[in-house]
Amino acid sequence: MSLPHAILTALLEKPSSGLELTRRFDRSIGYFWSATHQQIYRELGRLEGEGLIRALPAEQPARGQKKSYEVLPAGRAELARWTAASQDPKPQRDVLLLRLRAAAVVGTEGIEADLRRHLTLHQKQLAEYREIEERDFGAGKDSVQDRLQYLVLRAGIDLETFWIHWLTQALEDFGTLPAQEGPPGSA
Amino acid sequence: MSLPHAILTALLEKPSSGLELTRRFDRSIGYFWSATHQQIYRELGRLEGEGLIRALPAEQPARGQKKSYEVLPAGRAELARWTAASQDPKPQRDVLLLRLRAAAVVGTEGIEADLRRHLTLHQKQLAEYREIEERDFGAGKDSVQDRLQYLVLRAGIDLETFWIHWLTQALEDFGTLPAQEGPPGSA
DNA sequence: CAGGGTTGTGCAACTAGTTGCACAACCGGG
DNA sequence: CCCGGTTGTGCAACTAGTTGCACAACCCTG
Repeated sequence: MSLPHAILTALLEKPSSGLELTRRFDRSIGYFWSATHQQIYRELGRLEGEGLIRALPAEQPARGQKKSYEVLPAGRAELARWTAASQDPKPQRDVLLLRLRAAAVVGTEGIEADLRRHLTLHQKQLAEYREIEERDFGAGKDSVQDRLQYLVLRAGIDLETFWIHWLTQALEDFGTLPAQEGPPGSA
Repeated sequence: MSLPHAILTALLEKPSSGLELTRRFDRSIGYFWSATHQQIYRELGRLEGEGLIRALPAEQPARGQKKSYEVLPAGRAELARWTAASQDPKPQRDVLLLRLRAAAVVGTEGIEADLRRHLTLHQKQLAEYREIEERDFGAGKDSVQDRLQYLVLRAGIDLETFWIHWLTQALEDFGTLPAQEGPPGSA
């Protein structure tokens, strides 16, 4: 139940239309909570129905017209409540680790190339974060908001760094593996 | 589409009944691919229907009887195919980071306690991993299988270490935050 | 041997996320 | 002026995961 709160946060940062939200979910917020435009429109409808946000009065609310939303007091209150509420961390789900575990049983055939591909993807992501860091978090950005957002960015940077590290390690390890396709008996 | 493959992997490691699988998903495999027993039973049914696994012949297959499954050649082939196939990393989803971002807008009221709670949870998890490391990966465990599984465990250890690090940092940071509940205008 | 806990299997309903598509409005060039 | 691309909004159907519950069989204890 986090998408509505992600949207509330985004709208509080800046009232937006569905498409603008979609774009922002492709950067910033989307880095740790992704969503498609279909999800976003649906959720905007719900949130409006619940009275947490409202459409900014536009001229003709015709189809194909931009429609911007802003957060109502009830929406802000709900977000504050949710933010403060204690929540258990969700159990991790990582396909790559799962695949590696599977590879231990059915053989490592083919997986190495994908590890390499993931490595470059993570490097690209890290570079993107670094760019944001330099652009948005230079000197003088030490308001509470800035510091909290920077904390989040640091998490992203450190996570990518971890993956790069781990993947590099893994690939090195693969280099020293005897060539084999898993235990005897494989089809 | 990863749960069936997680199950295939687990069954290849050792043929099991639904409940045994459930238990193993609470440790080992479940650390990076969790599943409830309901999910597992449903998936076992599907996999059997698709001819990827089969129930081991038991005495009376009555209700309330244990029913063990083993992987058929087609299942192993499917797992090998899936393992080798290139897959994009799924966009991250992390509620805690989202909440922090929200806190930047609606105030940090209440979130600190939960950060602390998460910190101890991650410490506990790390300790568990360390235990497994000592127990299962002492000297002499250097078959290909062992090394791959150790690689996966290392990822877990390093991830937990990252979170502990980051949370500690965040809490320190919070200590130096001026007491305020977000920007003016909050309800 | 009745009652309560544990083991073991499973269905049904719900929620969240994904995929595929539709369609209006606008804007530019041939 | 019409044709194709882009912008913008949205529905419908599907897939995966979660939650709640049912119920049989076993096992132990009073």
